[in-house]
Amino acid sequence: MATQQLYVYNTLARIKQPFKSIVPDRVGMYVCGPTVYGDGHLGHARPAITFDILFRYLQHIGYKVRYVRNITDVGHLEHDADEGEDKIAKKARLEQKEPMEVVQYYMNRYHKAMDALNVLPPSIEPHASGHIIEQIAYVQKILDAGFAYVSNGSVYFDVKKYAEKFHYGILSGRNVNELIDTTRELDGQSEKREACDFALWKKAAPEHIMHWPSPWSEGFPGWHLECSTMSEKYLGEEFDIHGGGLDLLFPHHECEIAQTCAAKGHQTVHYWMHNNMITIDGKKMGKSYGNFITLDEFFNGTHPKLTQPYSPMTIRFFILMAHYRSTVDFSNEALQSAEKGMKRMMEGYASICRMKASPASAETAATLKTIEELEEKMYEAMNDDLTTPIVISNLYELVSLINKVIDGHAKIDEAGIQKTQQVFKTFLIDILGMKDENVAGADSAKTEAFKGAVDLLLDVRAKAKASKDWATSDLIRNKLADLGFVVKDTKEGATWSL
RNA sequence: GGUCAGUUGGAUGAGUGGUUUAGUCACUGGUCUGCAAAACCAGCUACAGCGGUUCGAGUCCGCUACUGACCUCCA
Repeated sequence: MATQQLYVYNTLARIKQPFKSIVPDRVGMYVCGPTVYGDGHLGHARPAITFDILFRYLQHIGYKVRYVRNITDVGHLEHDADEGEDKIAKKARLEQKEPMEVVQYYMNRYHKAMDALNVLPPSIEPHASGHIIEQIAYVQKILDAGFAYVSNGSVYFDVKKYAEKFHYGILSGRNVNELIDTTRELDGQSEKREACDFALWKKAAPEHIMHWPSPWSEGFPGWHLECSTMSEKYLGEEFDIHGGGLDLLFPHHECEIAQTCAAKGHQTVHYWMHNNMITIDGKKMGKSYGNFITLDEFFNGTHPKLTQPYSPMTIRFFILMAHYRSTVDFSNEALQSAEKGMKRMMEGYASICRMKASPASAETAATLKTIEELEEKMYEAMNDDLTTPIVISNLYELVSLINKVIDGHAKIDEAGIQKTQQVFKTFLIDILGMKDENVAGADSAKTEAFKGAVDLLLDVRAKAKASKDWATSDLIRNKLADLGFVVKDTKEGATWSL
């Protein structure tokens, strides 16, 4: 049994609902992944981190989770370019590369960035291009059910007919009549019965590189089909959670629902979850606006808008400081604030070992109770639709408590220290997925020797200080500072960090 | 134009009717310290506007203003 009752905001119901999995103790979760035709930007980090938190938390409270996140490497049409041209193919032609070479290149870079952000890999990462056969079968099912028609080698979804039997707009709240009335000038419009019909299979233009044979034409699958197909293949006819960016709500997710209802006669997803956008200068950061900053540019500080580089953990912490359903505005000031705050947090965590246990007393019992109350509040925050800002807020309370103990303003016993360590690790490391970037991979014998050498220097400095030899003392500290070490004097001696 | 969301201090960002409206960053004063850094203590007169419901509204309802998202590829 799950140890906590999680509540999530279900876009379908527009309220928070208690989460109940279809199969006890198991969760099936599908999240729309990236289209790998360019470097990932800050906006891509949001859903990856948001659903990483959900993935981690579900596991923490006792679920076995199958997390599927797709790689879109085919199928997205571009309307500003030639008719029916595929995004991947277009990029490939520009760069004179094989389409799959482009896919591999950007996918590798995406994985590297996700790894840096400490985003856990999903259980399955299926490619759209690897499921063409399944997608063709899916189109056929919709055709057989009578909710699609063939036109000039392409297959379109018949929204008007679908709306007679099902509720088109159930997720996005759109009125189907208004959609039908809306006239838009899009490519391929003449082939459609209604402007709002969408492609299930698209006949490839002669210059189109990526295409596959099908009963209707040499072509490629439509925009929304891969998610319907692959979620069913790996998670079943019904599954628990479908996530993605809010900008995918319409038309992408609405069309997914339409496809599954048309093919299966019923919806397949129990909870739809959407993360909000990251903005820059008040506008959504996105490819179409050309105002995005890539993750690598953040890590290296190479974009003109950046006054300095920001580490992956700073980006992660910055994103977690806001609730996932709120927009979050990028600015150097906000990121610097996150960087400093994170540093304080990580130093607080590292300081746990510097607390000295006092004998158990009424005062230490009160301290322990405070820690347990903070833990309870953090579970409440997580259970309440993953309110990570509140979790962070409570972790700061814990940092403050640790510092008070070290400063002698509070007392803690051995049990309290153990509890602090456990609570901190559970929420900061396991659930929020933060890691100390400075000590990453620091376990070798060489590192031990290195640490010993620095400690030796500080011992020498301590002796100099004892004899009031400030010149030598400051020389050591300043030279170490030049090398990137921060030395802090405390009552129990000096500490250092890189 | 349609649909939906939002507007909280110097910045950011929680707050799902009820004693003091989280937390972080910045800033100010103090404690500690050889100095520095960190930490600790104390501050920093914020709920877009108007009206309504209520014993009580940041929170619920209505109107106004402004901003944004979606309606087209988008995380």
